[in-house]
Amino acid sequence: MVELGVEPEEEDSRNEEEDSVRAMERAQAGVLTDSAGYDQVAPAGSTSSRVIVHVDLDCFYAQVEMISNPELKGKPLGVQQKSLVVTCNYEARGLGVKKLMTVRDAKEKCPQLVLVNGEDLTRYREMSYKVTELLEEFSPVVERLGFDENFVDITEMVEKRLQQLQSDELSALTVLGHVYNNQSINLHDVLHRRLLVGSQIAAEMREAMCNQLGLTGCAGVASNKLLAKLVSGVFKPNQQTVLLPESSQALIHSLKHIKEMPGIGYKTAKRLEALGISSVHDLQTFSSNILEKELGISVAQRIQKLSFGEDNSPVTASGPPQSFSEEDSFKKCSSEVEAKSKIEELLASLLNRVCQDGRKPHTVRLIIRRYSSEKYSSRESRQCPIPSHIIQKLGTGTYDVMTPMVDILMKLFRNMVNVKMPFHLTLLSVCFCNLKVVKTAKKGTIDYYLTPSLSTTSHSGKRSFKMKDAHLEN
DNA sequence: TGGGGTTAT
DNA sequence: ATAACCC
Repeated sequence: MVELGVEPEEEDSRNEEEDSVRAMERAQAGVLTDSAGYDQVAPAGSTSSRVIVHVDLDCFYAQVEMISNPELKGKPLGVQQKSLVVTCNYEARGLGVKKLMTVRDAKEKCPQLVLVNGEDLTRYREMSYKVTELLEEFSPVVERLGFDENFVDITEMVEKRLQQLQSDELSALTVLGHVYNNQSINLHDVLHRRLLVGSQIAAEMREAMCNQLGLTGCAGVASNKLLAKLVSGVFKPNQQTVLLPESSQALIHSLKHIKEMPGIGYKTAKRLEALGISSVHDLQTFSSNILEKELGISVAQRIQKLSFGEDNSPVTASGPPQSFSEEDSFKKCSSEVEAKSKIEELLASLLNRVCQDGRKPHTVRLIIRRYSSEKYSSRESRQCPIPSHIIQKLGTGTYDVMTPMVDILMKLFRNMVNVKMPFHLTLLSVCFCNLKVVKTAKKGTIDYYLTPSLSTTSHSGKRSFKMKDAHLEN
């Protein structure tokens, strides 16, 4: 957030409240007052305060499973991938099951636990995009974070609603859901007003998700992504919370450890700990210079701002995915033929997905994980361009592309793995990326009449996605 | 310890 | 191509 130099109140002020509201409104609009008293308009988007909502679905995979099979409702349910219960519903949580618990531990804690296999993400992915599309109807700038979280920048929507309000409606403005820290609302404060309207929009979003998709979730409303995300989790299943600016310090100091700060991951947390930094306060007060030397200027400045609750990163529209991948993990793969058959399986699923999407990948990548007795084993990958004659065939029948694609992938495989030597892999993954929109032949042009699928037969049943900002390349 | 994703270097 | 981050 920005420190805004709000003018001091004048002694004479016959209307203190009105003056302070005016000052805040001006600050809001990005109007700053310099030392000589002249107004300066801040560069667009650089300092103006925003209203961001973070939407976080409750135990998403479990919800999708209960929609698929309503008999599961009311029972303790876990979603299993290999030997892990990756998520579970609230009945199961009440009985001691936690996310990412091993199946062994979960069954021990809760013998009645019902498990469904969640290794195929297809239905989760589809439902996930339905949520994002629903939120895009409210405001087009929606950023996905995983399958079950979305950020929406609703600043403009809030502004429009506030401008429509009459003065009697303004004084009747109310919050929906919780207010973090039970902070009292000041209707004269324009920032409060905006966030209250934000809480109403968040409630409408959750209502629409429930009515149209049958899903419940939490929402957090705040002035940036970091704070919106942190506050969305304060009241947990199926509730929402708004953060007013005066409570932002209380919110970030409620974190017991810096690892809980989104943006500070495992590695950075370890390095910070080595510097004696473990709390948010430690990070706030640590020497910026030393931090920059240890972590690099970019990470250091970013995370130290985060520690103050400051996050100027914009909500960026995710749009259609940048990549499609399928992976499979296993105890052991030690022969080339075994690897080939696993790769074929991954590829077959991917080709279906790519076909649905309509765009064409121009790059393919193979990823492996080698067995290593201890430590965390990182992944290795090889990628190459997809030959143009294969790209052309990608939309139609998958049979012609399967064989040449497998050949390419096996070359990448042998480039990484010396198959003449013993090997032991624990994961294989295939990724299609560098997706490009297929050039659309415009009606009336030469291309249009030279494109068989357009000038003669009906259009194929590809799912359409928004073409507004799509580059037309080939 | 899964099966995905993203961005930065 | 890898490493970090997110879920």
